[in-house]
This record gives sequence, structure tokens and C-alpha cells, in this order.
Amino acid sequence: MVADADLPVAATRTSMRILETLVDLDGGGVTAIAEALDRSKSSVHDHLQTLVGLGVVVKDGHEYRLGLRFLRLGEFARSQYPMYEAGIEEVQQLSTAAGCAAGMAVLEGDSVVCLHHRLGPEAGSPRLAAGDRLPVHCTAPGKAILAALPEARREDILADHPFAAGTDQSHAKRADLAAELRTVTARGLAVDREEWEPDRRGIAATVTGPDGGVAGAIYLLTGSESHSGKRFQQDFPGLVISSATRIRNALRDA
Amino acid sequence: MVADADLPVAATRTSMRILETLVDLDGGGVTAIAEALDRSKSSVHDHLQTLVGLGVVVKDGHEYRLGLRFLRLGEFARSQYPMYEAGIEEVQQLSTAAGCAAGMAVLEGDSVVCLHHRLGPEAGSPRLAAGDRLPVHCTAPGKAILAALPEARREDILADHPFAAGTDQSHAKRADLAAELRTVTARGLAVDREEWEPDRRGIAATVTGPDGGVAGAIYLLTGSESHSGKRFQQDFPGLVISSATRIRNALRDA
DNA sequence: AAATTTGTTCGCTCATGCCGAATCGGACGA
DNA sequence: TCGTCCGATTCGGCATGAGCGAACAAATTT
Repeated sequence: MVADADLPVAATRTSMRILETLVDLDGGGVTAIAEALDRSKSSVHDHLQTLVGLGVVVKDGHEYRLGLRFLRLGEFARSQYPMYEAGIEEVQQLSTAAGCAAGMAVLEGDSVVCLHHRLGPEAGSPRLAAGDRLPVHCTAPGKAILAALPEARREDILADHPFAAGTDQSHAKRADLAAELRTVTARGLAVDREEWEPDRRGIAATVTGPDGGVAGAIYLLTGSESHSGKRFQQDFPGLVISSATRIRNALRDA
Repeated sequence: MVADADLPVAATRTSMRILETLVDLDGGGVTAIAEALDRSKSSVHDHLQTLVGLGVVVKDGHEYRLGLRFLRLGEFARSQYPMYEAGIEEVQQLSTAAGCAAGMAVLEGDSVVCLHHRLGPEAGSPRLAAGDRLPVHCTAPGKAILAALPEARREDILADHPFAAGTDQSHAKRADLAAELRTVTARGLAVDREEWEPDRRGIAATVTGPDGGVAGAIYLLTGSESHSGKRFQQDFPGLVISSATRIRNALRDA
């Protein structure tokens, strides 16, 4: 889950691992966490006590749960991206207009992260949460962002990329991806046809920033129901592209 | 900002302080953070290196910024509250119907925390972000939650409460507050008439959970423009109360 | 080009993170 | 009511590594 290396300040690393375990296990007691991390109970207990003291973790009874303090940090982190405020309302309208899930994603480091996701009205609307990381090579937002990056940057990102995740339809070879990205660049539009997960089709438009660089991507994501309809091919491209344009204008004016 | 005590695992505490400093200073270099915390540069540098390695902090150039990883943690933390999913759509509609800011708040530990906030269409719509902590005694959501709590719990919370924040209109005496809370309990509705901040008026309804306890509160919050209109007194109470009822029903059915 | 500022590296030392074992405390069941 | 079990908590000690100052490097300014 987290990048492994022998870092200084090991205690911090341990605390972070405890926090992520708290997410994975959906809360739990000292013992559960200790054996999940293969640490001594006493050490985990010390950490938890600290985290509780910091107000980051709350305990009710013998259960420890993640506290809401991170909400503030997370909220701040994403407010650093001007695209969030500029696009939040646009995502609402896009989702309503298309009748499916919509959201925004940005590039952080070498990975594409979901900034905001709104579920569609359909029953099995794809679940995605803000903060989730998306594969760059087999998702619509990933490709939309990748295609708009400078050559060197793109190479960097793809260099240490496993190309492992995704279904069989995902591009096996770099060459294929390079070819596809060229057409993505040309149209400012990227498509994912069940390359990431079965029954999931996505479409995304690149959002460019005032500096000419890429700010992120805005996407639509459908579940299996919408397969047959031709709206995906006919209406959706226009919808996401005009949304992207409006966000770009908002970014410029801000 | 964080509760002070001599905790074990001091390194974790330092890391958390660095993260919060990153918020307060809106990002910065090693030196800035070091002197903000009165720590040696080398120590801060070590911590930052760790945090970057964990993907929690990102550095571009000589600037360190908070990363998006916390978005996931924060998102998870609030998904622990069933009220979030049950009410997110309701807040949208409430905000639209009332034409002002709306949101939800819950009780965590001894403080009331904003779970979700949607800005209203008005220009100076009150800014509040998810994760912000609200004073319990002088805000509408705070009082709405407080009033619905069992006697003992309420006493606990008010015991170590400073009663310091807020404008002059805030209740100076516990007795006054107790009296007000009784009427709040009766109506399931709490009001804040510029007690928290000038030009800010709020109204909140208690949301009760399936277990009969209080799940949280849903609120409307207006800026100065809406002062004169009588909608605040005539329409808003009905709006928030029916919203609260719908959320309660959703919680029961889930 | 000198000076100033800022990030990074390097040893050293003492605080402290981590552990195993003992203790506590509540939740059952007889 | 007592005994048993399970998990959380406390404790003491040791080895580690967090934190510091100082030197170094790199970038920016005068």
C-alpha cells in the first residue's frame, strides 16, 4: 500500500501504517491491528494512545476508529488544486445531465488521484471515492491526463509502471498506448472500454490550466446498464468536453 | 491546535504537527516549518523525507505541500457515519431550496464536526469546510446535537468547555443555555442568531438515529444578505425539519 | 564575485520506541 | 458470587534511531 523503503523517523511510518490498517480493517482493537502489522501489542498500544491524544483516532470501548481530523487535512489538500472549486458544480451538472457517475481527477506525483466523485442515479453506479488512485494506462482520466503531459514527464511515469492491473483488454504494449495517446491528444478526449474493470466504461476530457499545462481531467463513468444505449458515443463526448472547457474558462478568470 | 500532553511516540506527534503546519502556512520550505515549530532543520528535514516517502507529503522544488493521500483517510473517516451517505443528497436539495449554504455536522468525542458543507449561491456565502470544528454552545448544529444528548453526556461536554468564543450575544451563563436547550429539545430545532459570528445566522434540526440516539444535525447557514427576508423564520424551520426527517427515515431503512 | 539564504549530509548522544512479561478489567457462565 | 477467559493496559530494560549542531552544497541575491 505504501512505498517501502528504509526511511528515517520509523515511528511515523508505523503510525501511518496503523492508520491505514484502521481503514483496511474498518476499525478494530489493539490485538487485531498488532497482528495485522506483525507488531507487538504494546507498541501498537503506545501509538494508538498517541494518535488518540492527537485527536486523530477515537476510541469507543475497545474499538479504535479513524477520527474526522483527517477530513480537514484532506479538504485542505484538495483545495490546493484550483480545479476543485472551479469544477465541483460542473461535476454535479454533468452527472445529472448524463445520468451516470461523474468526477474529476488530477496528477499527483506519478499517479492519478480522484479529486471528487459523484455517484449516478443508477443502482450499480461505479463506486469511487475522493483520494482513490487510478491506473494511468487503462482508465479514461488517466489517459486524458497522460496524453496532455510533456513527452519527458510521460516517459517518467510510464517507466516504472507495472502495466499489470486491468483486464485482458488493457493495452499490453507501450507502443499501442503511445498510438492511442496521440489520438487522445488530438481530440482532448479519452475513452476506457472495460479496460480497467469489467462492465465499467469511462470517458474523460483533459482540463488545461491557465499556464497551458494540464490541470486534470473530468470524467463520466457508467455501469453495465448503460452499455446498449448510444448516448455513450453520441452525447457523452460533447458533454465532457464542454464541461472541461467551462472549467478551463473558470480557471482562467479566477 | 492539538491537545497538549506528554505522549509516547513523540515522533508521531512531531509529524502531525508538521502536517498541520503545512496547512497553516499553506505549504513551505524546511526552514519555515522548522522555525514555526521551533525544531532543528535537520529533524524537520528527516520527518519531511519520511512523509514524502510515505506519499503523504509532496515536494515540488523547495516547497513541501500536503498530499492527497489524506483525502482517502478523510473520506473513509466520514463514510463511517451512515448519516453522510444518507444525507449528502438531501443537503444538495436543501441548499437549492433555501438558496443558501447547507450542511451536516456530527459529534466526535466532545466536539461537533462539520461532515459536509455546500456553499450557497449568494456571494458572501459562509465558508465552512468538512472537518472544521464548531463551537457547541453558540452554533445551531452544536445546540441541536447538544440538546438531544443524554443529561450526563451533555454535562461532560460542557464541563471543560471554555465558553470563550463567539460574540457578545453568546450565552454567558450555563443556566441560559440549559433553558434554551430545553426548547430546542422540544422542537428538534436550534437557531443561532449571530451568536457565533456577526452576520451569520444558522438554523439546524436534530437528526436521530435508528437507535434513538442522536446521529447529528442538518443545518442552513446564511450570510448577511438574507437578514431582512422572513424566509428564515417562516420557511427555513420547515425545510430543515423535513430534511432531518427524511434522513432519519433513510437511516432506518438502510 | 562575494554574500546570503536554503536544503542536505554527517556523526554523535541520549531520549525513547519497541518488546516480553506481568497486571488489570470487564464479560460471560456455572 | 465466584472463577475463567479474553483483551487492553502497565512496566522495566535494552537497543535503536530521533534529534541536534556543524559542516557542506546549491541556489539566489547584492
